[in-house]
This record gives sequence, C-alpha cells and structure tokens, in this order.
Amino acid sequence: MMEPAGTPWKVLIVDDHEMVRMGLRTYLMLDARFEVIGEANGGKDAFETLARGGYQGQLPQIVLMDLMMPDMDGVETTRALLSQYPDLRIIILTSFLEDEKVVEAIEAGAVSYVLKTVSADELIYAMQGAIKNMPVMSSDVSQALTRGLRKRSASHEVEGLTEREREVLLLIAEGRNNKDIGDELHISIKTVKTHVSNLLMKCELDDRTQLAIYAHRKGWAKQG
Amino acid sequence: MMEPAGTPWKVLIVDDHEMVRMGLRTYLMLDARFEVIGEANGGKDAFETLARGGYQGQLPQIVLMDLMMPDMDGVETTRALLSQYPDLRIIILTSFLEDEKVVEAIEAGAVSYVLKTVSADELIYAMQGAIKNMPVMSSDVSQALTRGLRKRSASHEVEGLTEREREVLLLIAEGRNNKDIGDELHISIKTVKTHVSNLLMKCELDDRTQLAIYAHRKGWAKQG
DNA sequence: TTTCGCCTCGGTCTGTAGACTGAGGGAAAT
DNA sequence: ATTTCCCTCAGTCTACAGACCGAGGCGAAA
Repeated sequence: MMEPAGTPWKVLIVDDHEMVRMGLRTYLMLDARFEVIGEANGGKDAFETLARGGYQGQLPQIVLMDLMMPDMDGVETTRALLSQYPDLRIIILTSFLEDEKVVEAIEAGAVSYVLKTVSADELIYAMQGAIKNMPVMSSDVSQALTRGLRKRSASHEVEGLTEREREVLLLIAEGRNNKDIGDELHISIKTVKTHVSNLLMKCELDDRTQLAIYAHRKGWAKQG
Repeated sequence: MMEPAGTPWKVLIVDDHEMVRMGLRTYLMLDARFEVIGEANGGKDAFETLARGGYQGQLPQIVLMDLMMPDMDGVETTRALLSQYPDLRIIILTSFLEDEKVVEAIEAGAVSYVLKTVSADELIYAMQGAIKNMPVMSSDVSQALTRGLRKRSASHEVEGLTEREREVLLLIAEGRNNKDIGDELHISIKTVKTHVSNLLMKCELDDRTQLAIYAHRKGWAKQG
C-alpha cells in the first residue's frame, strides 16, 4: 500500500447513525490527507456497494466501521470485507469498550479499535497508524484487549465447556429459545439442540431452565 | 417562551462522543434558526456550566441530550436540569430504543425522544416541535412509549402475584418441572400449569426459563 | 345474596424440548 | 497419516410445556 504523493487516502464510513457519519465527515474535511468517498448505513450496504464496484468506481483504502449495527455486526462485516478486499485498513469505532468485542474485532482483522469519545486529532492519528498498518490504541483499549485475551484463555478451561457451548449457555441464560439462539449464532436449530444436549450432559442437569439458573448462580449471565 | 424574530434558538449539545457533537453541529449549521451556543461531554459538565451562568453568559433554550453517558445518565441530567431551568426544551438522543428508557425520559420531562439514526431534516423537525412544546416522535418511539407504559402498569401489579403463584414461581426458579411442583404442593400437574400460565401472562414472559431468570434477577430465588 | 378473586381440576391441541443415532468437514495434535 | 475434538446438520421420536376452553368450590367483600 503505497501513498501516492498528494493524493488523499480514500475513506469509507460505515455507521447506521447519520449524525455520526456527519461528524466523521466533518472531522475529515479538516485534513487534506483523507477524502471520504462514501458512506454506508450498515454492513450489508457497505459490502454490496463494494461488490458493485465501489463508490463512483472508487474503492476505499480505509474503512471506519461502527461496531453495533442492526443489520450486520461490525465484526462480521470486517471479516466479510477483508476476505474480499484484504488490503483494506479497517478501524472499528464504538461507544462501548467490551473486552470480548475488542478481541473479536482484532481477530477479524481490524487494524485499530477506537472509542467514539475520541477527538478528531486522535482519530486522525489512528488513521495515520492504519495506513502504516500500525495499530494505534488508547490505553483503555489495549487493556481491554489483554483482559479479553486472558478471559478467553481462562474460559477455555471452564468446566470443560467448549467456546460454542458457552455461547449457547449464555443465550439460554438470557431466556432465548433454540430458534432464537440459532438465528443469533447463524446455525441451525438442530445444531443448537446438539449443543444444549451436550450442555445438559456435561453439567448433569435436566433442562434449559436449570441451565439458566446454573449460569446465573455462576455469575456468568449478563445483568445477573 | 417567545421567539425573538430573527434571533436563532440557542442550542446546547450534551454528548460524550465528540464525533456526535460534531455531527450535530454540522446538522445545525445548515439551519439559521438554530445556533449551537455550547457543548458538554456529560451531564455533570452541562449542569455545572449552566450553574456558572451558561456559555458566555448565555443559557440555551433547547438541549440535545445523549441518553447513555458515563458520568451522569441522560434521564437523570434531564431531571436535574429541568428542576433548575423549567423552560428548557430537552430532546433525548439515543442509539437504542428501550421501552423503559423512553418512559423514564418522558417522565423526566424531555419533550421528545429521537433516535440517532435520523437525518438532519427529521431532527430539525423534532426541534421545531420542541419549540412549540409538541413532542415529535417516530412511530417506533411512540410504540416503545406505549409498550413501556403497559409493561410498567403490568409490573406494578406484579406484586399482585398470588401466594400460590409466588410459590410456583420460586419452585420454577429452583429448576423444578411441573410434575415435581405438583408433588411438592400436593396439587395436580394441571393446576400447576394453570399457575404457570397465569405467571407468564402477568409477568409478560414467554416460558418458564424466563420466569426463572426473572425471579433470580429480582433476588427472589434461593441461593440466587 | 350476589359478586369477585383465588385455587382447583379436566380436556384438547400445538409447539418446543430434548434424547438418540448417524454423519461429514476442519483443525490440531501425535 | 491417523487420531481426536469440535462444529455442523439431519431425521425420528417421546415427553413436556403452554395456550385455550370450560367448570366447580370456597371465602371475603359489597
């Protein structure tokens, strides 16, 4: 990825909040090194537009991507985009600092993870880092990253449950049914049932209600 | 609240995300009827600045307030501000549509509740409504409001669970099945089902797993 | 006495849960 | 190269869950 002297880096903004897109555009208008070539209000929108040849035939080099979007998750979109366009530099923008999400985002190939509370200066600094493929993260974010990694490695040993089983367990602990869980995890209801059966066997319990209680007692459930 | 002809309405933006503030300011620069006189990055910031006399001695007439902020909640800030400055017109801005939050916001005195996904046009329309003290809400929001009110009125009676229903609920929260519960309480499985159905209706939940979680969240369950 | 709420029980019916069996693919370890 | 583990999915079957219907007894309140 060579910088053509004098040519601004082409930026795509993906966020479902128009006012955030507007704010970002305003940020970047201040800096001649970047040019916003397009906006998308969701992951699907972004993906489809790129598949159709980009914005006025242009492909972005940098993508600023919101994490929480209604149609396609930012992490998921990151994975999808990078599988097609591996040279994209994707920066995740988010309001919340969730340890797991940070890990997922970086795993998905995002170069940086930036909180929406940052100033224009800090964002542009992160974007400059992105060009050089150098992650620029605040100490908050890097702490969350290491915490998330620790949690994950720790939870790998938890009760001999697999990653997937734990995901299913947490959703059960939220009161979701199998159909719901399948939709959430993008797997069939059959597979969900398999995981539930395995959970019941491993935890030596009789039904999903007991699983939900179990998770809450262990403090694994959200807002428990 | 009289409109001085030709004088723009003074707006205060309260949001912890600088890029949202920037976006909003850019929105409002397009409209001469509004002038952003100040910004705050949180509830406390806003409150303290107003207490010190406002922004360059000016007090806002309209406040655009984010709901989720780290230091002081948008609803809380709304309540606090209105108790001091009852003429403020506060519009809540948020990313998420939570039934309860909508109700709380309106109760706190916010004139409107607007999603961050709206366009500049729609926001300005809501602000014009705010001037006239007329709530302008999308159908999404008004539905959430009515849903939230229903839920609340229902949950006020949730203490209207009968003795028997509470007993059944606690047993469900222990992970017992209907047969078990029937044996425990010396009643038929049919009667247990009746109580469970009534519980589901009163608590507005879908199945016994959600009932168990509900009881645990309320702290009603044993060893919860 | 009538009314009302609660508890009790029955039947029917549909949908989901969960057990059980079998099977293919991928990734990592040996 | 083989084993092993995990994730995935299918089909079948039984049991339970829960909705919806109706109904009787019982005690407290109007």
